[in-house]
Amino acid sequence: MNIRPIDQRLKELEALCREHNTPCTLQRRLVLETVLGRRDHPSADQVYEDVAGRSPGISRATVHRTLDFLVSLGLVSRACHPGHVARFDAITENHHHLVCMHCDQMIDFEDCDLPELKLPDASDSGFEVTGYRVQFRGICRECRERAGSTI
Amino acid sequence: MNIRPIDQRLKELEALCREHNTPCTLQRRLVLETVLGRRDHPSADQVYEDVAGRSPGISRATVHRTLDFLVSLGLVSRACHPGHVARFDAITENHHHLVCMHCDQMIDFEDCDLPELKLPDASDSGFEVTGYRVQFRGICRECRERAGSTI
DNA sequence: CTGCCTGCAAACGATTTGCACCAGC
DNA sequence: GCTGGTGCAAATCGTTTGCAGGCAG
Repeated sequence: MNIRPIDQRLKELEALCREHNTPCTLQRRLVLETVLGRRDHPSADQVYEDVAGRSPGISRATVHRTLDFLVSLGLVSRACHPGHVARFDAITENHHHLVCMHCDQMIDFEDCDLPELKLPDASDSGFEVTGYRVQFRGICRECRERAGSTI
Repeated sequence: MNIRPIDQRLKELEALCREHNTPCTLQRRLVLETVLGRRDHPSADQVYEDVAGRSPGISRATVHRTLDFLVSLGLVSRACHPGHVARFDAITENHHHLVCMHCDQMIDFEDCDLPELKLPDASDSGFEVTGYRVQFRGICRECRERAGSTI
C-alpha cells in the first residue's frame, strides 16, 4: 500500500517516456500529479476538473488519453472494472470473479480455497460495510492465445 | 454461492412485487429469467439481446429499468462497481476499497487485518490471474445521515 | 526539423427521460 | 377504471475518434 513520493513517480514517468520514445509532456505530468494527489479514485472527469484548474487549456480527450497511457505504463491502475458497461449477477451473496483485462469478460470463480472474508470494521471512516466482491484480474485463455507471447 | 432454482426465484419476484404493490409483468419475469440463466454476468445490452429473442417488442429502456428494479429488490446484484464511469487509482498493488452503494464514492481501505490473498490457481478455466481487488460495499456516513433510517 | 501529442468538435455507445399508450390489479 | 409500467424517440453523459496545428526531443 506504499505510495512512493510524487517526485519519484514523476521521475519514473520521465524514465518510462524515454524508454518508450514518447515525449513527457506537461499534460502527462499534470494528470499523473493529480491522480497521485488524491486518495479517492477520481473519475476521468474529476481529474479533468482538477487539471483544468491549473492548466485551463487542457481538453477532456487528452485527460482520457493520458489516463489510458499512464495505465499502460503501470503508473496508475483502473479501480473498479476494466470495461465501462454495467454488468449484472444473479448471485447476490459475497463471491469472487475472474475478470479478463483484455476482453472484459467476467466469470464466477467457484473452486477456490479462499477463506470467507469477515466484514471488516470500517467505522473510523464512517462506512457501514454490508458485503464484498473480490475481483481476480488476469488474462483469459482466448486473449492469451490471440496475443501470443506479446503480453 | 447457491443459486436457487429459477422457479423459486420467480416466486420470490411475484411475492416481492405484491409486497411493493407493483405489477409482476411479463417483462420483469423475462429479464429475471435471463439473468438467472446466465453465469457470465451479462451487460444490460446482452440481457436485452436475449430477451428480445423471446419477446421481440421489448425496448432497451425497459431492460435497464427492469434491471435496476431487480437490483433494488435484491434479486440481482451489480457486478463490478455501482456507477459506470471509470475510476483511476495511483496504487497499482493489490489492495482493498470501500465503495458506497448510494453515492458511488470509493476510498482506500487501509487499516484492515485482512490477509494478503494468495493468487488462486484458475488454470482450469484458462485464466492466468495476475492480481486482485477487494471491494467492500456499504453505505458511507454522509449517505446514511442523508437517508436517515430509511435505508 | 520531424513525429507524435494535443485541442477541438463531431461521433459514438450506454443509459436516462418525457410522454402517450396499454396492461396488471 | 386507475395506476403505473412499457415502448418509442430524443436527450444526456462519458468516452472515443478524425483532423489540423503545436511542442518535445
